[in-house]
Amino acid sequence: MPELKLRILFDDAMLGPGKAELLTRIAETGSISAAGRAMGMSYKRAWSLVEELNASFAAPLVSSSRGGAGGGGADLTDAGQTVLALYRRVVEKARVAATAEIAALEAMRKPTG
Amino acid sequence: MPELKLRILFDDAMLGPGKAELLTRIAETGSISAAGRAMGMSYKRAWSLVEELNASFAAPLVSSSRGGAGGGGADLTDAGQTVLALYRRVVEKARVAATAEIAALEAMRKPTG
DNA sequence: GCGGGTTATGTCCCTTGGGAAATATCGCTT
DNA sequence: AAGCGATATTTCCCAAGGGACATAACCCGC
Repeated sequence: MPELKLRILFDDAMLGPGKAELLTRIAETGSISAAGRAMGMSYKRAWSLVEELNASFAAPLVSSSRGGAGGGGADLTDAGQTVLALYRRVVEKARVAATAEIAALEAMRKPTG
Repeated sequence: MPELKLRILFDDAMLGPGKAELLTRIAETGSISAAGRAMGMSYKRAWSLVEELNASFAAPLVSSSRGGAGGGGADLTDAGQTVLALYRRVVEKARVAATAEIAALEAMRKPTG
């Protein structure tokens, strides 16, 4: 079954599968670096994506702290949880709505890829 | 209003906005090079995308001919027209299904981007 | 047969996005 | 006070993708 990747283009920023998964991993791990590692991306890239996200929305989606117990950490703000939930709902609704067409496209593909 | 970009990932190929627009332009202009020019891309890139498309599906989506009146040309096969129509329907259905969530996300964005 | 315009294909080069690594900073913990 | 672990930030470097360019093949009209 083909996968559906979905990207929302705002005026000057965008939200897609990469940032959504990063938010998910941050929520899971409580750390930007751990989230990046889990996705096989460098800390620099993970951090720059977080920076973009925080700059794009009225309220930051990720809050992070240096020092302290464990050296620091990061987690999703309420806004971050809301955005992630909304994005997931967009993907799911799109997937359901387009099931028939996607199946039709899959049926037209070359059998042995 | 944010734009929704949608990409379908098959096992080894993918179909997204770029290839869809290219197919549209080929249908309009009857030429791969003219379609590429209209999109601001080099002929080489346009041609390579067409090659990928033709290789991905059981039947070629674009038929092309060299020489002849006007030097040659290209147009969509029946399969090409079908694939393009299906893709457009996917995008439209997804857009409609996710309208509410997209509006909610837009409302959370930073005002002055 | 020659020229024109397009498809088809290869080569070279340059930009750029991202990785790797080094460094600074911070605040608990001990 | 020293150490630790994570965030924050910079610099350097490189491989891959795409553009520009060149060339060949092709076929109709003149």
